[in-house]
Amino acid sequence: MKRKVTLKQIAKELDVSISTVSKSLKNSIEISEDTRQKIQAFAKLYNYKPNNIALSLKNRKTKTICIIIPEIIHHFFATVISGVENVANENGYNVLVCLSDESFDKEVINMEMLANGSIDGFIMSLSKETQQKKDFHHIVEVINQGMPVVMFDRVTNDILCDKVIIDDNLAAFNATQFLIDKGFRKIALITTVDYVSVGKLRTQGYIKALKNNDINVDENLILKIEDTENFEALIEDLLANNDLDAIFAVNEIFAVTAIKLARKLNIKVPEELSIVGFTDGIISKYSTPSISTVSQNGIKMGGKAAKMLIDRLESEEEEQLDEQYSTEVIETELIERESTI
Amino acid sequence: MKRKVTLKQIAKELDVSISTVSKSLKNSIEISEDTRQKIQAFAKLYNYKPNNIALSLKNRKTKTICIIIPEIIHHFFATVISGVENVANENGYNVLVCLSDESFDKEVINMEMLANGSIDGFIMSLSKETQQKKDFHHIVEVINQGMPVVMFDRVTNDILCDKVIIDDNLAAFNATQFLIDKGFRKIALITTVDYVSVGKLRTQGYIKALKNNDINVDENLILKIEDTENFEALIEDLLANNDLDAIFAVNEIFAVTAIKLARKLNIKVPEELSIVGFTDGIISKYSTPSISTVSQNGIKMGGKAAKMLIDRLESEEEEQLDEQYSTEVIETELIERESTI
DNA sequence: AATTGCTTCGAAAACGTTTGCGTGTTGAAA
DNA sequence: TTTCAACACGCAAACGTTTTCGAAGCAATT
Repeated sequence: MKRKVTLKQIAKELDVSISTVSKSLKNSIEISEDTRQKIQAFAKLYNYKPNNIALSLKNRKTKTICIIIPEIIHHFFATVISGVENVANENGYNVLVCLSDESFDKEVINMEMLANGSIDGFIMSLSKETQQKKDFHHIVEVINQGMPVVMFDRVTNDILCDKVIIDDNLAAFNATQFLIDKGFRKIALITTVDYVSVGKLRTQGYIKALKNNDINVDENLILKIEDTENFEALIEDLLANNDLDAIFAVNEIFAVTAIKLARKLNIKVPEELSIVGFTDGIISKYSTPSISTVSQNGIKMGGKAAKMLIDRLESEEEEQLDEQYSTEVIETELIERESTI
Repeated sequence: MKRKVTLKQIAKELDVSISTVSKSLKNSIEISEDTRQKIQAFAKLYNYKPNNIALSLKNRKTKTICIIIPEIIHHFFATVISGVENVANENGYNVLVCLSDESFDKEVINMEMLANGSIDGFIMSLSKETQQKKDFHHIVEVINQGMPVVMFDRVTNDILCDKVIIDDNLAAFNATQFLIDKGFRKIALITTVDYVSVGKLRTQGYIKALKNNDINVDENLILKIEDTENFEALIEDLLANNDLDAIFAVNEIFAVTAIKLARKLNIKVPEELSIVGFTDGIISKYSTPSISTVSQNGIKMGGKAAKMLIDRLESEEEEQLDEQYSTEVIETELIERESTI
């Protein structure tokens, strides 16, 4: 149970000063070859590693970034973390993960807890509640303190910062157009309530595609789901009461549930009903039939977000007048699988 | 872009000493009511928050724990993180997430990087490669430095530390017995290679159940999969060449793949073939048919692991002779769904 | 008037680093 | 013998806290 050895201990043991030890370990030419070697050998023997906390204090940077996400269980967010982790590690940064559980309060608490020097910057996707309240004071405060923030996926125009998103509108438009091109006219949409930014955008894309093709937008075919727990009955109604050609769902869960209920109602997928989902998660891949879906490439998003954050962190050192924020758009892709004919 | 305010700045501004400010903010009776109020008001105005890094340095503890997992994409590990995060936050701890990507080297690097005071303790599940190599020196070193480690799920007997596991053997036994009780005799096992600890244990449980019921253990019915990417052909062969009653798969992916291939071969699940999986993830839930499975309760595991780690961290302060390590077993549960008759 | 005790505050050390600068020692050049 | 580099090393400050201890000021007691 030997505690970690410090510079001071080495110095004492070898009867030199702390600075000599420090300089020796940094191979400073100020120190004679002899003592340098002696000290380095001793340090290696005792497996000396500089204390990171002390370094953080001295350098006023922690080499740690924090990612705040609403839910880790969602495959998409897990892939984003993975992407962040990759490029963070490549650049010598550690990643702190915080979960907001879709709660505004937890988001605020997390940010306030960490904005006191614990980390160098944030990567975040807004919680549902935050999007609903439109209260972003905690984020503004952090930014005003000079700590960079990069938002991804669920972002807001009310905050000026770097962002990385997909073109939800366009992706939804393309997915819907894809269905229209197959000759379908009666295309339902299963989406979220409007305050979820991405849900709203995807709804807009869907409507735009219909209008573009002179298809009447039937409000009865648009199902906006609020309660993410109990929505099966709603989808079942949608399926039972309309003779649909196809469905576009804004996430995997909605898509797979639609498939399940279609089977229950004896509607054959894809022969009688085509379905396109959103997010290329594990569900879409392993569902039967597997689901055609819009791939978001979470790894790329996470990687990009981390890169933007780190770039800003490292550039800040020289010139910090550079207040030009940018928004990166990650391209999406429609992956065709078995759920579309 | 006002940088964070420090004690020193407040002291200067109010023309008192740093200690006075510090004491005032801690409501020390040493300081007169007057100055206390004045200082507190000023601090509140400037939104003073003590710098966490400085505190960490002083207290020699960071209030941060690190969880190292092989893969975040696996739903099970994501739930474990969620569990860890919950109880860590409740106790004022932050959670650093590191991914080993099933690589020994990344595991070592991660641990070495963080063992220098950056964190207070580790929660980890071994990477595949580490289990194969049986090289645990990095973990031993960390423990010897006095930093507590809690292992979960993929553990090893070669290391003395707190652990939280499920009884893989028993869970597999029960799952197999469940199938036997339904009258099935020809039960196949789809498992991993033996060096994956949990795979091995589950295989043992399967065999034990068969023997217990005087069923001949047919090696042809035991499929040990090494390459986790391309294994479909193996399962297809297994299905095609044997007239199986049931399958027990040691994870979700194997189970859902078996279902897909059964459908391809026109074998009806569950009418002609029952399937039980392992891990109550999102796949089992949303597959069609949904999959009967052994639930591991990752949230509980994570929570328990975090609790054990924190308990040890906080007890260490008083008496540290308490070197009694324990192993907690989280109970599993067989969830019946549509894939079993 | 001297001692005591209380209140209120500040100095300084400590946590573990890094680094600019000062200083002592050596050897050689003048 | 004096002077001056060059070399090798140590001091001390700094990062931002907390906390122990000592001290100053003042009132009350002897």
